[in-house]
Amino acid sequence: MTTQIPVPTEETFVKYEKKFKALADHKRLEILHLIQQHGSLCVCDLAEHIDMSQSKLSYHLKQLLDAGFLNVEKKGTWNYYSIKDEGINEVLSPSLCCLFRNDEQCCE
Amino acid sequence: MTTQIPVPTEETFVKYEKKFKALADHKRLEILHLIQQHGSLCVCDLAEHIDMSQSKLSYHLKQLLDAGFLNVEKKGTWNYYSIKDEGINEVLSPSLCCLFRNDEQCCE
DNA sequence: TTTAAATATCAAATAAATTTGATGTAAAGG
DNA sequence: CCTTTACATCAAATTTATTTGATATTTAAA
Repeated sequence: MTTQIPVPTEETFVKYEKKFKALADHKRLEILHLIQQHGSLCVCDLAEHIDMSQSKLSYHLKQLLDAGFLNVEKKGTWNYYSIKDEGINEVLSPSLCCLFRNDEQCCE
Repeated sequence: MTTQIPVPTEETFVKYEKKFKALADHKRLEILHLIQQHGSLCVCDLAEHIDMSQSKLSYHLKQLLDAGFLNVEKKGTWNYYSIKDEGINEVLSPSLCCLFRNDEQCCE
């Protein structure tokens, strides 16, 4: 007998829809990867790496933040973004996590 | 020194953009889960489970198919869709895989 | 204080995805 | 053959997401 996880509700699917929407853009994936590579970046540093207007960058960062894939920390006038590992781990396969998270068990 | 995986190209990000787009819809996630629960379903069976017009269902199935998350098999006039485990495993975390794939190592 | 830098946010314009209803096609059965 | 069923696909309408350029806010520094 294979008793399974509880039947997921529509809420569950809606929750993941939002997360996948945030990931469903190659520029956002690139942003995520850049942040992962640098540990933490402010918008203006990011702008130097990715040729994208400031407001656009802010827009995309917000998508990723709201979906739970990023942390922000204010320092003076700068906003430093970093990867929220738990958020990434919850959703992505181990091999994809390697592209986007920065903890140890990654990419041996 | 932590030498990492090769730097991903834009192609890599574009590839995953497509996959995440396919997952970025709660109805499609539900479809995926229904197919997983039943092992395999044709469009008309699916229609009974999910209250969605036939053409809409076909549209969404195509998104999932093109992104590599489903298999189809024709039998007479029916098209049977089933989960493509490799496709799911490549992208999703083990816990999410449980919602959508049907192989053994799942949901212990 | 004034000024400049860093950033978020807003409204309008644009682009992309989805829905809808209709039509086309292939297989199966009479 | 004709009809029906199961489905894909298409064009138009609609909805949603993204881009753009401008403006507002906050902080730091002159």
